[in-house]
This record gives sequence, structure tokens and C-alpha cells, in this order.
Amino acid sequence: MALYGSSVEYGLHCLLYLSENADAVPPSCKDLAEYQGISPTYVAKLFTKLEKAGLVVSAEGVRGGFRLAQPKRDISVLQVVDALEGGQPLFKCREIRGNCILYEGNPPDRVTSSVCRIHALMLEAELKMRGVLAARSLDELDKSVGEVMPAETKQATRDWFDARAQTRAPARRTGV
Amino acid sequence: MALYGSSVEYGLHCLLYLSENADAVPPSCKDLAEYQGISPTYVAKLFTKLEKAGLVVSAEGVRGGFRLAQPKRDISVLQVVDALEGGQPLFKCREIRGNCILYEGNPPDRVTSSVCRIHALMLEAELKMRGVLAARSLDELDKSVGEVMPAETKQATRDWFDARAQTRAPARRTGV
DNA sequence: GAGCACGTACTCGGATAGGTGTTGTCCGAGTGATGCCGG
DNA sequence: CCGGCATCACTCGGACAACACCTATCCGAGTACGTGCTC
Repeated sequence: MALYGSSVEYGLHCLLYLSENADAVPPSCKDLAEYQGISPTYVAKLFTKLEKAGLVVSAEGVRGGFRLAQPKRDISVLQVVDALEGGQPLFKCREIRGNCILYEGNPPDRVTSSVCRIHALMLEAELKMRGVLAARSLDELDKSVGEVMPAETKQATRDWFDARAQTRAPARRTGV
Repeated sequence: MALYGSSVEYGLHCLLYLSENADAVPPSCKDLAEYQGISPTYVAKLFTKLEKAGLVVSAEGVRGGFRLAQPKRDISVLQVVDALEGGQPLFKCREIRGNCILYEGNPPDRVTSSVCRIHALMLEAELKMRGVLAARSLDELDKSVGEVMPAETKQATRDWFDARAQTRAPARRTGV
């Protein structure tokens, strides 16, 4: 287990392809999923979230698919994570201080108005973490991936998606 | 919802009391829970984890209870969080790169041996977050709480637990 | 030959199940303090 | 008066359910393309 689920991993990998091949035919969820060996329907679900967050735009129809809604250098990893995970905070303070038996259900204003120190510390930690993710754009992340991925693999990937886009077409009426 | 569950909040609040009143009679789970208005049985569950992590030691019997296993300045908030949450990483890389359809089940060594860049970024973010939590000890956290809590409340809390400890005793045989 | 209408297959999108983890609860084994009894 | 012992209530500890979220899936509505017909 982990704090962030697998949706973050799936989503980021998909967006990295979109980021690197913004000029190609917009791939469908099915294409992206089969290429990576993950569930196509689940990827579709993730892209619904990404679209609602305004990170990708969808094209409908037989040649439909997804492409980035903004330049890749303007989309941060944090935006992607928040879109997929719903922007959950690191820590949700339930203010149990107010439940203290000494107050008998009427906590003084000083308690209810001040910030819980535990909460404050968690907010600080969360801020640092989000700062790292916010500072990295899809563009930069893609470049760092490119450093370890040979050009031939990159080209092979592009070819695979292009071929996939070519085969996408309504069945020939005379074909059968 | 939040990344960290309520167990972190419960546990830290309990440990803050232990930290501030290390010289008092070790309170029982029931005492700590009722004082804060939370589930006694669940607090007991949390303390089992804290004990296994070596953060608290338990005393059995009718006057039993818990006390810190180490000086409060040697216990970091991170240790508490990890004990309660099982040390979950921020992100668990499933290495879906290896599933890529181009490799047909035989990913090259270059892929399996190198670190996923997404994973690397998440590790960096996690490191920052954990750094904040690791740098704060229970002692320091307690002091910052003390700045906003008036001395009279502190004393009232101490009195409540002391009174609670006094009433703890086997039933008098002649009492009924 | 050009324009138009139709049919098709593919796409997205939301509504629908299963698995896993967290939260919360219950009951049993163990233990130390208490009070009584005997010396 | 003092020490030993049985009793007792209280404690911890692990085993047991309920709930919620995440993951994964299925099916329906909508759309752009390709084809064939008509002019």
C-alpha cells in the first residue's frame, strides 16, 4: 500500500506520452492502456477526472482521443495528482481538542479559534511535499525520462501509436 | 478523507499527554480515551502498535497503563506516524514500464534496473515531508502546544488524571 | 464528377460490482493491589 | 502486630465485524468517418 494509489502512476504515465507526442494523433484510452498493459476501462475513468480538472480535452468519434489542454510546461505534477486523488490533504484535523471532557461540550473560544499544533505541523510537511510536486512540470519530467530512454525506443513507441491510429476506422462495408 | 487516517491524530494527542506528564501515574487507554472523548477500545489498538514500535511501554495489572519508552525529546513525530500508519511510502511504483507492449514480457535490463523518474520525484517529495516530521520531537511539539494552553488548563488536566488514578482500585470487599 | 444522406464502428461517459484497508467493537488471559486469616 | 494467601477488578492483547474507499468492469449515448446514391 501507499498514500497515493495506482491511479497517480497510471495517469502520469499516460500524460507523459501525451506530453511527448502532442503533435501526433490523439490516442484513445484503449490505446494508452494496451500499450502499457493496464486496464482500459480504468484508464477511461481516470481521464474523466483529468478532463474535469481541465488538464486534457477529449475528441469524440471514431478518431477521437485525448490531448493536453495546456502546454506541457504549464502543467505541474501536482495538478495531475490533485486531479486524480481529489486534492486530499495530508492530514484532516478532527479537532478532538474540543471533545475534552473538561469542557463538557462547551470548548472555550480560545480552543476553537486557535490552530491545533499537530495540524500546523502536518500542514508544514504537506506544503513541502506539494512544493516539490508543484515545481516539476510535465515537460521537465518528460525530459528527465528522455535521458534514460534511447531514441529508438521513443521512435518505436511513436510508430506503434501511429499504426494503431491507422487501423482505427469504420469497417469497410464491402470488406465482408 | 486524508492521506493519514485518524489514528495519527488520536495517537499523537495521547502521546502528548504522556510526554507532558511523564512523572504522573501511567494512565490507561480508557483514561486517555475518555478524557478526549474518543473510542477506548480503538485507542487500545493504537497503543498496541506503539508498543511494538518501541515507543511506549505497558504496565499490567489494576494500576497498569502506558508511559513513554524513551525521553520525549528522542521521539520524533515521524516515528509515531510510521508506527501507526505502518511506514507506508507516499508512492508505490508498480513498474508498469515493464508491461509495455513493445517488450512483449521481456523488458530490457536497462528498464528494470533504472529508477522510474516518476518514482524518483515522488521519493524526493516524500523525503521533504518526512524531514519535517522527523525534525520535530514530541518535546518540541508539546512546548508549542503549551504556548497556547493556559497553565490552569494544564493543571486541571493533571488533576483529572490524578483523580482518575485514585479511583482505580479493586472493589472493596466490605464496600457493598 | 460533386454533394448529400445514411449506416457503421468506434469513442467517451456515467452507473454498476468486487477487493482491500481502515475504523470500531468484543471478549479472554494475565496481573498487581487489596483485604482477610493465621501465626 | 505482622506476613502469607486467596480474591477480585482492572488492565492489556489479540480475534472479530462494519463501513468506506479504491480498483476494475459493463453498457448506453454520441459522434466523425467512410460509403453509396442521387443529381
